Amino acid sequence: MSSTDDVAMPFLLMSAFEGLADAVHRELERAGYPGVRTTHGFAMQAIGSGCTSVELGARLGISKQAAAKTAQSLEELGFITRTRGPHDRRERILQPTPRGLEMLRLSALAFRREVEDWRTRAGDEVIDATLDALLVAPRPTRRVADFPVTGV
Amino acid sequence: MSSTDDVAMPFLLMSAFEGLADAVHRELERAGYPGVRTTHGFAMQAIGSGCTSVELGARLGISKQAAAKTAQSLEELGFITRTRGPHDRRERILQPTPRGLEMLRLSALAFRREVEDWRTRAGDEVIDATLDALLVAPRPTRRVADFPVTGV
DNA sequence: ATATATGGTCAACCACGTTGACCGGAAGGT
DNA sequence: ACCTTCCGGTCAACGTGGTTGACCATATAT
Repeated sequence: MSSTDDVAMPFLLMSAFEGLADAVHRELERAGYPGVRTTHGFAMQAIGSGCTSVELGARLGISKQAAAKTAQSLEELGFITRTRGPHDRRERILQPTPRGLEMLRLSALAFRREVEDWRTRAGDEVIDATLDALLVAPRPTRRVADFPVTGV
Repeated sequence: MSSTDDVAMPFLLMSAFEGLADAVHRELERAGYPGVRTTHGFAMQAIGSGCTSVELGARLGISKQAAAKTAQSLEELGFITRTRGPHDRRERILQPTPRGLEMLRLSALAFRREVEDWRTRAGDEVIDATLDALLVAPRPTRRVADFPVTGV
């Protein structure tokens, strides 16, 4: 049994997430990718090989308007292109650029390195148990995230 | 070893946190405490038995202005009082009301119940290992949280 | 007594989300 | 072909939780 009160769990989860995200954003900044926010990473993951704003909103569990705003910011960062759909001229297909894919690759590298450090502190069995636990953790109502969190 | 890619860790942490928070907010809503946001819970925890806005900002790792806004919203919810300091007439002491303390108590109950359910799904050893892991997780730069996460 | 440090507030701004209204292209029914 | 309905996208206004800068008023140190 652990000495930590269960009621501290949410705070610890939050803190660990922010700690990982901060480390990755520092690394991206250093590697020539400044101004990347948490939202951008999630959205790029959700876009995958390409989709529309409406689909992006559905995948992230947010409104299509919010998804469109995020897409616009991704475009300004040079991470995606927005091209007219060939069959349906209403839609704009969001597709990752090489720079966008590279950002994702660097993020994944940084995340893995950070978790690797964490493993040396906590032990492999403990981190593996953590991953197992998180898979059956309570799910939020919004943010369905029905997209694969890929290895990139 | 776990079958989950380490790169999914941040997403899983985030999702677990939101899942717990959602459950607690639903419970609070049901118990007659509507409109409680994540910020309010963190701030109430940070206030503890009482402190000033500046101190609250320091504890949460945010600016004093942001802390003052949160305090104002807590006052409107009836969770704290803001009284002039007896020795220093500049300061306003933020102190939890009985309703504020009751909200914290209900939150703690709901969090414990939710983690208890989680324990039955994942197993005690796995959750204990998770708590151990989270204690040595990467720390965010901001949000120092040098206040005790109390059992209430 | 004056200078400096500190608690609090106001105002403007940013990031990220919401809802409501609307335009225009696609699709279906008659 | 035409009209209606559906749906992708955009615009505008707003809410929340942060930021920084300027400022006032009170404490405090010299």
